[in-house]
Amino acid sequence: MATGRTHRPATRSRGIPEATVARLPLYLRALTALSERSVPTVSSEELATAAGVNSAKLRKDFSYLGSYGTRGVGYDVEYLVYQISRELGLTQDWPVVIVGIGNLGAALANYGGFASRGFRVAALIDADPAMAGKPVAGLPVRHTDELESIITDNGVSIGVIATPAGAAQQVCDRLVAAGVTSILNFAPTVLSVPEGVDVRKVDLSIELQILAFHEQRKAGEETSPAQETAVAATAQPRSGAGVRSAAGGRKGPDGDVPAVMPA
Amino acid sequence: MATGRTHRPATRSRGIPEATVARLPLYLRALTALSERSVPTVSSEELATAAGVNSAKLRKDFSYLGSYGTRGVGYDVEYLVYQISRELGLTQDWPVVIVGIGNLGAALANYGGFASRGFRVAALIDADPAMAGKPVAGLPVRHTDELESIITDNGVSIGVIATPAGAAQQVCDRLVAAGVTSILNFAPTVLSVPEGVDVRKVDLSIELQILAFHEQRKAGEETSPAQETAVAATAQPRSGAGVRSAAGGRKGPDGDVPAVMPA
DNA sequence: CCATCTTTGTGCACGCGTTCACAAAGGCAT
DNA sequence: ATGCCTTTGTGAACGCGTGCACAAAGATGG
Repeated sequence: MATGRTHRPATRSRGIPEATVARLPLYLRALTALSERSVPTVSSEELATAAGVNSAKLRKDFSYLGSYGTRGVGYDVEYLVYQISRELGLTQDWPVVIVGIGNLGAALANYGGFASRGFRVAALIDADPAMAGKPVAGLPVRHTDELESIITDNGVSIGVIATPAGAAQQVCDRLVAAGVTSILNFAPTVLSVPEGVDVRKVDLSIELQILAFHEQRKAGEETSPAQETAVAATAQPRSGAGVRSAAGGRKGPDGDVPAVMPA
Repeated sequence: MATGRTHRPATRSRGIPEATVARLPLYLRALTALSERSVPTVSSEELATAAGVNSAKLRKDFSYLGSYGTRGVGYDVEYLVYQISRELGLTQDWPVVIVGIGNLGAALANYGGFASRGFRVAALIDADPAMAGKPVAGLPVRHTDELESIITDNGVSIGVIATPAGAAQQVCDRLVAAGVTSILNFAPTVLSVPEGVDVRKVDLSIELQILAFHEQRKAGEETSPAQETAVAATAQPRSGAGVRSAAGGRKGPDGDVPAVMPA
């Protein structure tokens, strides 16, 4: 999911539902692909399939933007690309900074999807002095001391946090104080920000845990209707192997001792 | 967001709403932190704050798991950690494979949050023969040819796709054919999978675009209330013809020129 | 110009998720 | 025991999001 703005003001941005906004990038990508193949028009049905959604939902989504289709024909691809881009604010230039140039930060810096949609990496920032000056993705890493000046000089309003969890809140505070009003947070922490600042969170570990939940359910269902404990003790064709390492001893490096049930 | 299972079967897993499942990892993290500080009990109010949610929501979420609290006191931290871990299936061992060891794949391999919660990286797989054998995060990269045998030998049921978009569907098909039933997809593509396979998507570019949308709104609001409509006022300017590249405005140091609104 | 066919745009109903608000339940002091 | 105080657990109301199904709109062919 990686969901969640903080403090949802129930604003329902000018009438465009949040759920619709979240899908617009999806449509845009599908449309861009069509555009590159010089497809002139597309029906809601086709586009919906390409974007992985239901056609009724797509039409309703578009209806919030206006009546951009032609009945009996479909939607003009180029026109729609422009309208959605404009609605998402991608017709303007968005300088972003990435703070925390570890493995993830470097990956983000190299990620092509950023530049391709109006986002420009204005600077890479890291707290490690040894990193300073080293080129990553063609940009020299700047030291944290310069954070504030970089933000103001470049008019940055979007920041990406890819630091360890411990440093995230502090970095966040500095970003916000310097004028950043939108933050994409990869650190596994809840950030607290003042009113008016948007935070979106991407948490890899959470996504995996959600998958694990469903995976466990699938495994449990196959064998017995419901018995919870003693999960997939038997059967279990391929996947879970032996499963059942229950609440054993230590875990990996990062360690996280499984609690034993108390009283 | 990074949302979306495919094909929502409206299953409502044994009565636990999807939305609740998505929050359980959040609670678990907050609880683990409390546990490490040896806090014995916690109230719904405190825990909710730590997890960044509303206390009523938290209580309702927990009510789906059972009555694990004590009125007048709160919840036993250790006990709750155990219950949630069990519910999420984290008391068992989940071997995962990561396919596509580029910048992102390497970052994922090094990410501590995986190992810490019952997930074990069973193998790193890449299509580039030059990568084969090279150690990343302490594991030798294996070649794609070995994909099927790795899956079956290790009983892997969860796969992470971090390949370029072009290769994603093909990799996905092979994973599924080999027995993987849960996929975490970082490639910017819509994956099609057979019934019974869960896909979760994490798309960095989409998250940024959503932020940009809200950012644009904030900037627009400050200056003028609402005018919008002007654009396609008159009939459909067939394709890109009438499309004026309105936005043109550069951004100042801090500022943000609102898209020009022509008549 | 009319008939037919395609596809959009949307009114409506339904279900999920969120929040409020309160009764029930347990601890604790007296 | 008894009464007070705290906090849970949940019934109920509400709002958002989704999907159905159809009328309106436009294209197309005769």
